[in-house]
Amino acid sequence: MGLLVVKGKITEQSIRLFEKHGFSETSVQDIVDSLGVTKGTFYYYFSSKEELLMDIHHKYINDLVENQQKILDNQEKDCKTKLTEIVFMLIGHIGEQGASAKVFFREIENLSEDHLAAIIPKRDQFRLNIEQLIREGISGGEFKSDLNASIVALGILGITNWSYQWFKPTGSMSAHEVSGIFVDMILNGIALD
Amino acid sequence: MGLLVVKGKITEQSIRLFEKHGFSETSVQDIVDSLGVTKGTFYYYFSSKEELLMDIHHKYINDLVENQQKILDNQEKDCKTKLTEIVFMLIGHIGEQGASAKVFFREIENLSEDHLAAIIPKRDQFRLNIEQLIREGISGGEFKSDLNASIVALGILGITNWSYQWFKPTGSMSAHEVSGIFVDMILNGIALD
Amino acid sequence: MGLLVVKGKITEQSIRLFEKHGFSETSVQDIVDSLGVTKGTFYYYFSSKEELLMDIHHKYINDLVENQQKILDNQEKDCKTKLTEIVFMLIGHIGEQGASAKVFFREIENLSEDHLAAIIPKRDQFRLNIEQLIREGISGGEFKSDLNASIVALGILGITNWSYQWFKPTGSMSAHEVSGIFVDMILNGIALD
Amino acid sequence: MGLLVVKGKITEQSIRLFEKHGFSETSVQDIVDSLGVTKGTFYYYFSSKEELLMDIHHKYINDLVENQQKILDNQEKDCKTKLTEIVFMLIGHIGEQGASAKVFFREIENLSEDHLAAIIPKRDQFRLNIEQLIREGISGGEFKSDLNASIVALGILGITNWSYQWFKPTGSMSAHEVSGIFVDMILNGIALD
DNA sequence: CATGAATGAGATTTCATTCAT
DNA sequence: TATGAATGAAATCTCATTCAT
Repeated sequence: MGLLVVKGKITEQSIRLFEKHGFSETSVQDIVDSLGVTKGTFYYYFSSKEELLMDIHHKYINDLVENQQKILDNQEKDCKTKLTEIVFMLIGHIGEQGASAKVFFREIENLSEDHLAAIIPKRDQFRLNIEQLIREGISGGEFKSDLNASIVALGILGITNWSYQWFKPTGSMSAHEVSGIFVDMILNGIALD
Repeated sequence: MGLLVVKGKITEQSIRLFEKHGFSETSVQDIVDSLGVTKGTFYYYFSSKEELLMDIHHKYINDLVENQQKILDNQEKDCKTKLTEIVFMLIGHIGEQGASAKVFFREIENLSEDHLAAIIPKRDQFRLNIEQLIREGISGGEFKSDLNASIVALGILGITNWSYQWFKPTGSMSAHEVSGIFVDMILNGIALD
Repeated sequence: MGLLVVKGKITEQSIRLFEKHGFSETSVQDIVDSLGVTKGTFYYYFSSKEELLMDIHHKYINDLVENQQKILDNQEKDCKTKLTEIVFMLIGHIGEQGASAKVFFREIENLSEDHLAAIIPKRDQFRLNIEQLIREGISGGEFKSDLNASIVALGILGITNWSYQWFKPTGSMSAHEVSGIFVDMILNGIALD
Repeated sequence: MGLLVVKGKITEQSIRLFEKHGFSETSVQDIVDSLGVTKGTFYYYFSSKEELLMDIHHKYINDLVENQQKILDNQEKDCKTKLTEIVFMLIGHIGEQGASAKVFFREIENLSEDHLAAIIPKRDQFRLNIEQLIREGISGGEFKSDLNASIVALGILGITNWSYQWFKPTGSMSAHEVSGIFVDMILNGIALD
């Protein structure tokens, strides 16, 4: 019986409820009721509902940044490969952690100023890492030389992040297949010639 | 003085407030206070806060669908051009109606079941029209023959729709410039050769 | 086009609505909506919602008292006959004016102090007239000599007035039949011997 | 200190206030103010104001049905005696629980459909038990053979239930005296011979 | 006569949070 | 650790009434 079993369960369940009904529409009462515990328990582990949301955000973005870093740190792969892996990682992550993803992308505005200030730099870092990867690809002759790296990075993030709105790993396509299509689109475009 | 001046003002102001603080975090009190009217007035024009949200959604999606249809109806343009125009229309729309766009993309979950049922088919129609355009482009030899039209359409929507998260027409790039970059990316990809 | 056509329609409709949903649960809006007029019209004819209720009460009790008086004034009939006629009049009245009756008996507490003060004496008069009739019947040897006229009168009113809770003239028994049973019960009781 | 002291106090006080001013005219604020607690407390114990009303109804009718059953179950008593006891029980109950009685008889329309569906069968049962008692009395030769048991039962209920409108145990007559008069009236009638 | 826009007070209900036990 | 009772502030919504036109 680990010490933090209960805290973990609260977090888990909250993610599910926040995804389904939204952060504001889910009450602390809803959370504790669905777990068969009481509000006292909730406030023993979390000082506020918003702190719980922050926890969820932290876990999500930290995981993402860490995975991205692992990909980027690999010296032997070229930029195209790294970009491919990042896209796959993102789609896969959204697929596996669909609920967390939805909460992460949708409920960020419910964080307090202070907590936002801790999350935003990590989000920015993630985006800037992609920008940087594109710049490296340009320098290395893998990507076209006249790209606007910032906007292209935002486009790539759009393609991948938007998938939280529709992608279900239980559907007819796997994360791998979807990623493949997206990477092909990003690298080669859809036009003939 | 126009008949629905007040109703219009409430809608306008609500969009601004919903964008800034979110639908659930904006109270009817907040709305009427910022306009110097009373709650009674609000409920004279709207039967519920949710109905107001629905109004906003309806206006937005109807506008989008109408603009898209105008583009698609033009017999003289090829698919690439139409796709280009749609991307530009979307980014421009998000730029001009940034607040509405944010509300539209972020607050859809706050609609009631019934109202959702009226909005979702229109959203779907918009997406399916893009899918169809891609299929036509494939048939006509403008687009690659092995594309997965559904996923590609979702990718394009991701690129454009995600821009509500960051695009400001007052920034250093115009909607036209951003659209140009995105269209180039979609059509030709970013890889060299 | 009588002057008071609209006022009459409002009263009529209100009775129906008050019966169905109760006075407090029926809004002025409900009333005017169901008639296709506006609130302004309502307040042109009635200074308040409570005044309308008072009107209904007045009409009902005045009607009752008047009918009762006609019966009592007849010099040729004995007390048993008069009592019989009063019971029949009450049941019949409740049958015909079921909605008014329900409103009259149920919503009296929603009258203002002032209006109550005008209605209560009439109600009392109606009851005291029955008491008096019983006393006359006792003196005249028609009724038992040891009756408590006040309580007996209340018993008779209970039997008749309670019928607003269940009596429907469209049911299997007519007001005449029900009155017959009640009068027999009041006069002769239900015990054998 | 008992667990449900506060809930009990809320119920008690509500009955008093509902009796005095009516259910719709008594606000939750009125209730909690008169007890020195807060609205939060009210909604901790009751999920809605209507639920509280239902509680009151349930308690009242259950009590009545139970008392009636005790009387009916006694094998040694004849029908006249049982009827006498039921009338006395009703008048006495209305006397002691005057406020509850008023609420019970007057505010039933404020119950929700669902709650009504739970109360009405019990009310019906109470009435049908009286009908049945009359039928038994007829079979056993205690009551006249040509009675309409249904209507007579409604008459008896009218006599007794109507007393909630006027009977006060603090008045000049006790419940016992009033019941005596009513039973005599029901059994033997008021006519001489 | 009648309208429709507006008000303002108050209704019910929700809910994050606290705290003594 | 955990409970359950209680709070208080605020949320959505209702509605009788007014009044300029």
